[in-house]
Amino acid sequence: MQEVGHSYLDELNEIQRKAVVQTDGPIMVIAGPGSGKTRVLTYKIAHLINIGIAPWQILALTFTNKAAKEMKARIEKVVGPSARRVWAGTFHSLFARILRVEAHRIGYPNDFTIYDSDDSKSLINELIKSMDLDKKVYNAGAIRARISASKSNLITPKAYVQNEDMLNYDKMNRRPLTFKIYEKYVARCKRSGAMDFDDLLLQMFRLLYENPDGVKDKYQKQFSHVLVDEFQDTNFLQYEILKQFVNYEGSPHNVCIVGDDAQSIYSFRGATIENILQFETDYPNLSTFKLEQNYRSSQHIVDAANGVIGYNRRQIEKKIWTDKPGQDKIKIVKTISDNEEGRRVADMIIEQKHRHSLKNTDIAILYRTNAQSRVFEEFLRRQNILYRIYGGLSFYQRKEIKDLLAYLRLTLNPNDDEALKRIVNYPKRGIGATTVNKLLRISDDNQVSIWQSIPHVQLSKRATSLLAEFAAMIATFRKIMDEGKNAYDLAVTISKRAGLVSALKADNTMEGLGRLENLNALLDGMKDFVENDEVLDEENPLDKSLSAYLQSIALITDMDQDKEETDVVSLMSTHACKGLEFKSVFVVGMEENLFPSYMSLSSPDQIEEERRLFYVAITRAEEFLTITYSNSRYQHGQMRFNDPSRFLEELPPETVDSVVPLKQKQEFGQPKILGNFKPTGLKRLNKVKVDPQNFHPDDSSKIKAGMRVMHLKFGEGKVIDIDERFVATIAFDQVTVNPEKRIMLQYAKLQILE
DNA sequence: GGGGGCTATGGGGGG
DNA sequence: CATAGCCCCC
Repeated sequence: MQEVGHSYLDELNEIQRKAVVQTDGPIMVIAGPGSGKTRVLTYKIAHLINIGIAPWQILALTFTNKAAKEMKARIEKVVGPSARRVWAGTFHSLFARILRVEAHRIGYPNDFTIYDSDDSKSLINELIKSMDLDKKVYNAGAIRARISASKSNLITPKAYVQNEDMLNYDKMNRRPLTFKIYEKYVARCKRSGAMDFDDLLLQMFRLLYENPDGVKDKYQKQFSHVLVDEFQDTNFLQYEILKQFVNYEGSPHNVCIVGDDAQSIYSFRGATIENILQFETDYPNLSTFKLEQNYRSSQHIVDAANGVIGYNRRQIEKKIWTDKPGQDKIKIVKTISDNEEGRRVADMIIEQKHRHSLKNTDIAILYRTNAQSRVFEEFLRRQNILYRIYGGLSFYQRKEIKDLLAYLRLTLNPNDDEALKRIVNYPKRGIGATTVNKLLRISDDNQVSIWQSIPHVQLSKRATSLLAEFAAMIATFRKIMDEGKNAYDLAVTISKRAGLVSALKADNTMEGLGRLENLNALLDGMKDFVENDEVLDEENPLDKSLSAYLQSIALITDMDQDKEETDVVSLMSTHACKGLEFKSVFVVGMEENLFPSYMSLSSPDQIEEERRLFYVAITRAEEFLTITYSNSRYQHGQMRFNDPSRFLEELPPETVDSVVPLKQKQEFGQPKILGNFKPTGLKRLNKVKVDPQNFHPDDSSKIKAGMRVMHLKFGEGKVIDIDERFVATIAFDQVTVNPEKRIMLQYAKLQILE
C-alpha cells in the first residue's frame, strides 16, 4: 500500500483513515452526524483512483444528485478531472442511465418515459374508475403506496395474489381488489413504455437478475468497487440490486456501505434499517468502522442529541462525542400562535446576525411539513431577510411546465398514455372526456396504447376530425424531432404550434403572467442544456437529444439545485435537511400532532422514526439551536391547539438554557381547558370575538385608513394604514399580544363601524 | 358532447 | 385552503 505521499490522508483521524485505506472486501462505516462521513467517502474514492482503480470502475450511490456532484468536485481536487468519470449519483439516476442503454433487452423502449408520482396516481385513478370502485375507499395515494411497497419488496402482481399478508391487509382496509389494480397498473405502464420511480430500481434488478445477453457480467466486471451512502435509507430492493452487482463467483466483495441507523428517516418510502443488520449477516468477514467523533456541533447540542436518541429502543451501539466546548445552550421558545412563531423567529434571526455576525447562509429554519413555511416566508420578507425554500413544489411540478413536458414526452414516446391524457385537450381543442373514454376502452380491449388506438376508434364526425388533427400535429412534431432539431428548438416550436404560449398569453392575471414566465424559464433551461459545452458526464458526452433532456430533468429534485450565490436563509423540511449543516438552526413547530406527526402517533415504531427525524434536525446545528413551539396554529384550515412535543421533555435539562417564560395571558382570553380533548374536537368558536349573527362585512374597497372596523376573529380595531398592495395594518383593541395585524383587503372580512 | 362554474372533500415526508 | 368531481348550460 502506497500511503506515503497521499497528503489527503493527513486530513483524517485514525479511524477515518483506516476506513479509507482499506480498499478490499466488505466494509461498513457507521457514521454519526458530523463525523466526517462525506470526507471519508470522497477520500476513499480518491484513494481508490490513486492506487490504480479506473474511475469508471467505481460505483458510488448517493442520496441526492447534489451530494454526488459535490463529492465528484471534491474528488477532482485530489485526483484531477478523471474524477468526472466516477459513476456517482443516486440509485434512480444511475439506473435510469443504464436502462437508457439496456431497457430494450427486457421489453422496454430505450426511450422509456419516467412516470412521476402524479402520473402514477392519475393512472391509478383511471383504473379505479374503470373498475367501478369507490374512489374514496380506493384512495389513489394509498394504492400507489401499496404498489410502491410491493415493488420495493420484490412482490410481483403474481406473488401479491398469493401473499396472505398482503391480501389480508387490503381486506382490513376495505380494498380487497388492490391486487387487481396493481396488476393492471403494471400492464399499463408496460404498454405505455413507462417506468415509475420504483421501476427504475425494479427493472434494473430484473435486468441483472434475468441477465439477458450476459449483461450482468458486463456490469459486474465494470464496477470493481461499489460504495453506498446513507445505507440506512435504502430499501430491500436496493439492497438486492447491490448484491447483484457485488455477489458472483470469485467476487472480492468490494462493497462499502456508509450509514447511521439513528438517522433512518425514510421508512415511509420502504427504507429499512434491517438492511444494515442484514449486511452484517450477509458479509460476516466485513470490517466495521465507527465514526463517533462529531466535528460539527457544540457539546450541548451533541449531549442533547444523545439524550433524545437514547429514548429509542433498538440501535447500533455507539457514543457520539465532541471536543468542542459547549457555549450557548439550546433555546426553547414558546409562542402563542403560528404567526407569532414566524415573527419571533425572524426577530431572533436578526438578533443573532447582529450579535454573532452571522450571514444568512449560516441559518436554517427546519419544519416538519412544507405547509409550515408560509409564515416564516412572510415575516422574513417583512424584515427584508433574503431566504430560499428548498423542497416543496418543485419547478418541474408546476402545471404549465408539466404541460409542455407532456408534449415533449408524447413526441418522444407516443405510447405515453399519461402524457397524452394530459394534453390531448389542452389547450382546449374539443376533445373531451367522452372521446377519451372511448379511446381508453378500445385501448384496453386491444391491450395497446391510446396513441395506437386512435386510428381504430369510432367517433362522431366532428370528434374524429378533431382527433385526427391532434394526431397529425404530434406526428409533425415527431417528424421535426427526427429531422434532428435539438430539444430546445423543438420545444419552442411545440409551445407555439400546440398553442401553449397563446393559451398563457390569453390569461392576463398575475398568475397567468407568472406561468408564462415559468414556461420561458423552462425553455431557457433547455437552451442551456443544448448550448452547454462543459462535459460533466463523460459516459454520454453532450447528448442534446430530447431523450437525454427529459431524462436529465425527470429525476431532478429541488434539493439538487446549486447553492445560490446570494446570501439566503435556508427553509426546508426536516427530511430535506439531511446531510447539511448550519451555524444556527431553528427547529420550529415542536408540537404533538405535528412533530411527531399525527400520522405516526398510533405506532411506537413510527414514533421512533419521528424521534430520529428530530435527531437529524437538531444535529444540523453547529453552534446555535433554537426550538420553537406554538400554543395554537392554523392546521387544515382550522385553528388547532397542540400540546408541546413529547420530544422537548427528552432534551436533557442541562443542555437547555432558557425556556422563555410562558405568557400567562392567552390571546383569546381563555385558559386552556382542553385537557384530554383532542384537537379535532375544537371549534373555531374559540377564536371568534364577534357573534357571527351581528357581523356584516362591508365591501373591502370602502375601507380607508383611520376607520374603526370590526373583524370576526380579532374584534374591533382601527385601520392605521393601507399600503400599495392593499394590505391594511389594523390595531385591534382586544388583542393583547401583537395587536397590530396586517390584513389583505382582497380577502378581508371587515365591517365598518365609523 | 363539451365547457365553465360551484360544492365537497381531504390535507406527510420524497426519488 | 386547494383540487376534484358534479351539475348545468351552451
